[in-house]
Amino acid sequence: MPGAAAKPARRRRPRGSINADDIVAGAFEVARRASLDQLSMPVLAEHLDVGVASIYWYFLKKEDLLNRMTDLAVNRLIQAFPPVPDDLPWPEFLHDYFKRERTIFRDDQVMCDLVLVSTSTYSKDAARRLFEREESVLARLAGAGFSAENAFRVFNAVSVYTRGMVIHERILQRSKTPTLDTARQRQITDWSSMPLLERMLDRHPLAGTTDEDFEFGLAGLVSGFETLLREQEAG
Amino acid sequence: MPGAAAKPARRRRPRGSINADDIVAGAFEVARRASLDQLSMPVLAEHLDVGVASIYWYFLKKEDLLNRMTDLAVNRLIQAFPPVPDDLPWPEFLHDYFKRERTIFRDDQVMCDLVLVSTSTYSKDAARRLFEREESVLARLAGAGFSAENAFRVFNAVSVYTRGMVIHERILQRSKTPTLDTARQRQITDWSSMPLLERMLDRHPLAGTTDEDFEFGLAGLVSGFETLLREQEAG
DNA sequence: ACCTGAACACCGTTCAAGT
DNA sequence: ACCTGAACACCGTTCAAGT
Repeated sequence: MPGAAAKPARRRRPRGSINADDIVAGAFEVARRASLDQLSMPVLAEHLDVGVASIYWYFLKKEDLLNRMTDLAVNRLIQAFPPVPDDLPWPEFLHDYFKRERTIFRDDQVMCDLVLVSTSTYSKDAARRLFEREESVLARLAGAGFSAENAFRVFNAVSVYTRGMVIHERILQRSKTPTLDTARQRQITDWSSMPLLERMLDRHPLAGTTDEDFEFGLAGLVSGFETLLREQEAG
Repeated sequence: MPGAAAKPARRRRPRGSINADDIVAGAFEVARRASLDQLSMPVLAEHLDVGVASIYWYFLKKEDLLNRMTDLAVNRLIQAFPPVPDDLPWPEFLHDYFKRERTIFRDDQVMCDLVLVSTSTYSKDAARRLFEREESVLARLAGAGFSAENAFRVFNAVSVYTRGMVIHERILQRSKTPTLDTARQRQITDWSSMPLLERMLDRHPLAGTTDEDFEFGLAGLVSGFETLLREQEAG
């Protein structure tokens, strides 16, 4: 035997045996198993038991595949939100809404990477659905007395805060650095010149990413906007 | 001439003609010229006029190089802050502090990518300097009446918000997607079902990343924490 | 119309060698 | 002790060919 046994040599697939949806589904499986940046075309092809080039018949670029994935992720994100209730006072509503957003992203790291950290894009359709969702929240705020401009800015600020926390947490867990792990923190140096931080060493993660930490800032934001609304109504 | 002219064939460099600092400096040059993720070992080697393998004598992994770069970036970040003044009331101080942080990151995209979005790590030394800086802010807040725990959480929340805005802006500019560009936005669909958002279309970027947008949320946060402090003192 | 292996240009990293 | 080209395993993408 001259050519030593090497590859199982997959049999040629009949046409129509894969399609774009299968590829995207497989891509999510691979990404879930490891992480989004472990997703490569060769690995995906192997997972699907397909030649690499076949994928390129359906997606001209890897980026196109990622964009399609992002679209699906956005859909899942939107569907994960409950309908906007109108029995709750707006501060509580806003609080719940973004608390929810955080848990959604936290429970789906691939979604987080696609929508929040990667530079991939979503379709106009997905954008529209996101905007519709935002509009319903803005309507809620406008109904409570905020000007359109302020409603927009309130939504924006709380959104940036929430996503900032999600991203921060995600990046921390991606970098294996236990820099912020308590144990290591203790050995980093003497804390004698930093008495206030020293008292924080017994904390959870020192990074300030617990539920309480998140909700503290969220409550602060909402409270600040309550004040603003009062001033707006008074002025 | 059998071997067609191909490479200029760089002459061998004498030992000691490069060192770790030169490599890091060159890496920043390359990253500045394009962006951090354009920085590759071959490109860097070419820029330095050195064999690729030479870099690996000083940095065992590309990650080591990135970590070193991150360390320098953290130093620059800290030095860019003015000393903490004690003549300003804490709300204004906090406002200025994070307004400053935002501009620092915004003016240095490589620093932003290294410290905020990449998973690279910084040394214990850099971490210490960051903590010392944080401690001085905490001291300021504690002096104003916040408990240690609340001072920590206030700092944390405003930090997350600020960095969230910086990252958001950075990711928007990295993805060429003009999804949020006004012109495209207008053509996306009819806005008739979204009257509130429609009124925002004449905005700057629709993304809500202007200075005013940022400072609106910042002011909201600070205002919320003022309320909290009042309640803490009352209770 | 769809599927494919082989090739290309790139990347990070290693290694056996030069000086 | 430092510097190096060539090689390796990987990646994204293309292409000329199979059915």
